[in-house]
Amino acid sequence: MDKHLSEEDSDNIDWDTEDELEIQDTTLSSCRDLRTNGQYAISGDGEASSSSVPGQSTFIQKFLVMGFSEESIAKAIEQNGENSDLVLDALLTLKQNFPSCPPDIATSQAIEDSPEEQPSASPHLEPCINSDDSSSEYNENFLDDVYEEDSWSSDSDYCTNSAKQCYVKEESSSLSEKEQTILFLANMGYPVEEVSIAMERCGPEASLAELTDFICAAQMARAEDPYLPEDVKPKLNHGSGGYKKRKMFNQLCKSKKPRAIFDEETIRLPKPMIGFGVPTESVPAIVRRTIPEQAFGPPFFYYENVALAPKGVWDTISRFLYDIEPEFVDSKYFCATARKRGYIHNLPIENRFPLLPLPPRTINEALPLTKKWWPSWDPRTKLNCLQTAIGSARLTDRIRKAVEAFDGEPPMRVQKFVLDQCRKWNLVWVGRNKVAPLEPDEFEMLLGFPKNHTRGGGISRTDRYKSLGNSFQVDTVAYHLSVLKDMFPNGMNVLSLFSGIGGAEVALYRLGIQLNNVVSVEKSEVNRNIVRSWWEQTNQRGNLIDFDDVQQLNGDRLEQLIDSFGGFDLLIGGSPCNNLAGSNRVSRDGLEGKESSLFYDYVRILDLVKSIMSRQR
DNA sequence: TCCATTATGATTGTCCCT
DNA sequence: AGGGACAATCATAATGGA
Repeated sequence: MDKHLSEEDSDNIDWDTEDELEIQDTTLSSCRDLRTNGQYAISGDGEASSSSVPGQSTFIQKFLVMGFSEESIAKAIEQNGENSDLVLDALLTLKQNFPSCPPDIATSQAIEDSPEEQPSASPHLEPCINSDDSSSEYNENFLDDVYEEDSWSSDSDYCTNSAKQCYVKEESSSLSEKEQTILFLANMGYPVEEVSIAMERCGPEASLAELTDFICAAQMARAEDPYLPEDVKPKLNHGSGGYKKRKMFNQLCKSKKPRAIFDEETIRLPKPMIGFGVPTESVPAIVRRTIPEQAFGPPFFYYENVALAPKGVWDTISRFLYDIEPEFVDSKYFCATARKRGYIHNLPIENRFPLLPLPPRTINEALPLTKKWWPSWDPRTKLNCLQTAIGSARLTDRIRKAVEAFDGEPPMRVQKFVLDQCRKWNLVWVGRNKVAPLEPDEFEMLLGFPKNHTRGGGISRTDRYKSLGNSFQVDTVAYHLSVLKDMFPNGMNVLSLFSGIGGAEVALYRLGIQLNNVVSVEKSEVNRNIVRSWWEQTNQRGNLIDFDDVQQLNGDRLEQLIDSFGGFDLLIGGSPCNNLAGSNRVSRDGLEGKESSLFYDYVRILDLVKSIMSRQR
């Protein structure tokens, strides 16, 4: 692993790696060890991969992350083999035992809580500080401090002795009936506070149906209350509305096949997709939002992924990130190319400002040479999303031949074929009857990167497209981050996960925010080289520390980093979209897919950073 | 081995009509 | 409500040549 470290800091941080390598041979014999292996172990296969936990560990890891005990997992695997669905069903059937619900309902609910829907009422699993043996002494002291106030961890089924070593997640069986009911309803999306109120008002014997009716009625009453401020009212017209929840529940209790019902539960995309506002459109209304107290910084955090993910994915992401409403923005409101993305962050949204100069916002302005050849029957003014692959020469040849066959305008049928392909592959007109895919430097320009940002230094043309296609649109992200400029006049310490080609760093730099310490995690070596090269070329005075694997950022390492420069001001990153993106024909497996499940590492690291920093304050 | 090239749909959502 | 047309989509894997 190559670690770049500036001279100043190299003495302050303990960069030993032996402790990580030792973990490999630990047996899966105890809760602590299992979790260490499954969730946090450094991969030992030598690849620069962020998800290269070998075979069984990966399989077990999925379920550990969900909070199941290792005994249950082992049992379920024994009975069902390594079949995710079967094992999950078995685990959930074992685990769930809701008192007010018939057994078949409880099971249905349980089965329904497939990974995609799984996160429970409190998805914020207490962070498990990596506790490989070489550092357990430190961790025990550390965690006692951090989780002093945590009353739940002491009697957890998962953690029997010194305990708070593991993710602490309560088994239903050890909860009171009341708590189980709350958990169940919270699982369905009802706010915990409202459930509590409903239980008080309806009495201890109330059925779930009564409770949901009460909550629903209360929500509708508040929604219609003209004296309540808008941001306090429940959004009944959204997917998360009480009415739909109640309907869902009632159907669930009757239905044999509840899956379809739960699949209806999705966050809806705004139209137009301008999030909480963009500089170029008139602001829809006064946007105000409330962020849960838990979500407040420090640090600020900013998470990004594709907006058009499979159903339920954003619900899950949001639940793991404090139920903050995602801000969905299409970058076509910032530049000449579309890029529909969701952002979950705890940044203020007032007084944002855009990067200057404002980038060209039409194809015409961005690519002036295409104007001469642009046929009148091609109405496009914006490009579609820049992806990781480009159209083939064969295709552009077919298009040339198709258009060439006619003197004036081709017939509608040909026009449609050509336009469909041009939209699909983002082709532009570069000559008479000639279309072509965009060049890498045009990708850079459209995405807000400096020219040649990804050029040279050993990167292939194919990889340039790939890295750029996976990147932020800088102007969009910078607009959201702009509120930080006044807050950090002396610069920031940034933890950048899945950095790619450094979209976050470039955005902050272009905002004129000084980068004091940047810890960057990126598995691709060429991408790390690009960021380091940019760092040096822009004469940064701060420190750039990079890692190749998120698994390396365990509690120890984060503690060291935070100690060495006093904490992070911003945690930013977009986790891999491979298994979420619509372009993926092969493995669009959702959030639990091979790459996209690294989202849970974002959550893990965010929780760790928050814990360590709250302890130090 | 690296790199360039190429072909490979399905899942969503929206809109419009009945 | 419901069906059908329409449109968009941070990709993967196989192949062949250098």
